[in-house]
Amino acid sequence: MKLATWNVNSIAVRLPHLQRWLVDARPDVLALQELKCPVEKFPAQAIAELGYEAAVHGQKTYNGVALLVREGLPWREAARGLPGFADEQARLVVAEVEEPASEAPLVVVSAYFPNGQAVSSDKFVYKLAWIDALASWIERERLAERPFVLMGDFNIAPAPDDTHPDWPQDGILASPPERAAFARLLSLGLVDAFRRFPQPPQSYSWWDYRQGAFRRNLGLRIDHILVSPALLPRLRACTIDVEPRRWERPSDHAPVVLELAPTAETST
DNA sequence: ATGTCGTTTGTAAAACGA
Repeated sequence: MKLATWNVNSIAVRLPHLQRWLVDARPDVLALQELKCPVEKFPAQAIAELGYEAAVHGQKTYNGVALLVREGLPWREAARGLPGFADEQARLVVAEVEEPASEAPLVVVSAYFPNGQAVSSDKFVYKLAWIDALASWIERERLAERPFVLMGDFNIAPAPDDTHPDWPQDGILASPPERAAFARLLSLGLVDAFRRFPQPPQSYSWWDYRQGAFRRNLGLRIDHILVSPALLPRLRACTIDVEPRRWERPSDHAPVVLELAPTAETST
């Protein structure tokens, strides 16, 4: 089972990259963020031709998330939008995926956390409220007690090692309140899959388009895959695929990929 | 360097968000 998350920054512009990457990587489930397109303009046909079905929570201009599920895997959409949180912005979609030879379905979330713009701005207040509602929903539904994967663009670099050395540790994407919000998700029992494995130093998932940031590796690790304890015995690898960031006219984000052992192999 | 993208709107430059 291979799961991945990728902020594509406009699916209309990035469709060729998405197609190329799907053919190369063949994930079973891919979470997408920043579609920037309403559901009726989502390129479902092009994606179906590559063997994927989609749950789409779209919106014109901004935001927009989706979950692509490889054909042959039974699944159902479980929620569109953050349950219990009135939100005009399309930032979350949930699906339940039936794995072969598994008793419990895998609950998967594609989430596009608010950026927050600047610490103490109105958008920052909204960001913290949104994450609070997300954590409350996970807690209320006891999702951490099930096979559960929360993945997406969190817009938070959880620790100093997740930012390039010059990034302000009290600024947006790294500030103490944002890191505390991320820590609350971990306190529910969820685990940052990337940090379960040895990783190259200065591993990042996002680089600003400006200032040659990618060339100089001035990035942040803000795209994450959190998993519930039930999945820990199945973790095999978690990597950031920087290759698409090198392609012409790239997204500013790179995909993050998680490999899970099949359920059949987990009994020890 | 206010340095780049993607989208929208008073369809052309500017605003907005990231």
